[in-house]
Amino acid sequence: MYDFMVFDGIDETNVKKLLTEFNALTLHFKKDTTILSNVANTSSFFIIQNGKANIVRYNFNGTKTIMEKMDKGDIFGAFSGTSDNDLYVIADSECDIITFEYNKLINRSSKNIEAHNKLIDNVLNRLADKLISYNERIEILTEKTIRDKLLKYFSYLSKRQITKAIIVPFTLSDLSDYLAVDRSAMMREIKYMNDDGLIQSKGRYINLKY
Amino acid sequence: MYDFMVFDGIDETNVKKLLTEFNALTLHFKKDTTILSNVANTSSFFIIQNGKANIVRYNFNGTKTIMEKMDKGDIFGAFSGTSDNDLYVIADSECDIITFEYNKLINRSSKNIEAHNKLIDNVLNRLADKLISYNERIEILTEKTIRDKLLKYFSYLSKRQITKAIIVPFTLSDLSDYLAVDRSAMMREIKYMNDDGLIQSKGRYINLKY
DNA sequence: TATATATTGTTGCAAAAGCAACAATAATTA
DNA sequence: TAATTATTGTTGCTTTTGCAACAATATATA
Repeated sequence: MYDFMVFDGIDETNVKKLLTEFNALTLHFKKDTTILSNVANTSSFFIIQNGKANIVRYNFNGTKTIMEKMDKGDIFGAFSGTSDNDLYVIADSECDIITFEYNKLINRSSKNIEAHNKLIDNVLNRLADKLISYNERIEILTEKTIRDKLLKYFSYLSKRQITKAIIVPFTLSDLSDYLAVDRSAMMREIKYMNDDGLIQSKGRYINLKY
Repeated sequence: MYDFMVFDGIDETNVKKLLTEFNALTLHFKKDTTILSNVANTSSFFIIQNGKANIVRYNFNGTKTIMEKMDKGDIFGAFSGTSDNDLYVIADSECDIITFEYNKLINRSSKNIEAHNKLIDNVLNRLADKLISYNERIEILTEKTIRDKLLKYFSYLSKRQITKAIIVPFTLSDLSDYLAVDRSAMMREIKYMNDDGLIQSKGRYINLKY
């Protein structure tokens, strides 16, 4: 039931006690519905209990950028936003979301001190993980050419999937979004990389030849 | 002495006790010297007590990218790195660095439970801040044109400095680095923006005309 | 299974950005 | 203060990328 990272090492009874103390709600969302608008101004903390969700930015010209793809166990809310742009969290599948006030987490007024401490440690670790993945994204985005962005992204994927026969975990359309480049230009570059013998690819299936 | 964010709300005696318990070291670095190489593989936690430092990536072609500029009170270490690239932390001025094993922070074996808890909460908040600024950078980097990147960056600066007469807090050369664009192309774009009446600028002094 | 929708693949052309090389200032340091 | 070094400013030329529009597959849905 609560078998994901933020609740690691806390038994179910204590998880329930904590959530009750925090006045936590569990909300259900259908695919493509808005879980949270104006991420920057929320004072709540959210945990994805089930399903997938994206943090999305809508640009003034009507296009959208996926800022982050999130899965079961991911957290978002009070700390993810900036005060400038409108960031939304949109369900990418049906999902269940646990939410409570961020303050409740920080203020150690709980009677389950042990469990509360453990929860905070877990959140700290999840935040550190998030930081690493943001850092990864920044490293990719600071590459100058589309080819270099692709190569760096592929190298991360390869490391994570522990193989040179990698599978892009989302559509190529979303990939161009993630790399912040034009899709057709990216497709062209992938073709050139095939021509140059750097990779051998068919759709999202990519073989690294180096 | 310890008047910065991670030690907020902890009195000096307790800070000292904690640091002793953690076997913390205070190290001194001269400008341009390496504070930490291979950021990804460290198990230590670092706090900048004085001075400035940059997280830097050296690209295979010899160029360098400043990943993050850090000041007094900033933290780095066990959570900042990725496992792919070589990230270094380089002193950008003389600086004093407090360091101890990240584990000591996480494992609540301390006798100063109150102080230790407070420290963890502070680290959590600093991490959340870092996350917001990473997010900000990602939002900037995902803009398509140099002009859009500049405008977004200026808008963040303007919000932070609470004025439309902003001052870029580092050299324009470093700015091009931060935006991951060619410096001369950026200078050209700044000129065009002046021509178009969007801004009125001289070097790092920029007046937003909108 | 037929139809609709989403995703992948392709191309010509225009615009943007990178590169290289150098001049002009500004800021350090001997 | 003179000399050195760093930063800002500029330009022609080339390459890369974006845009637009469309075809071909693949996937989802009635």
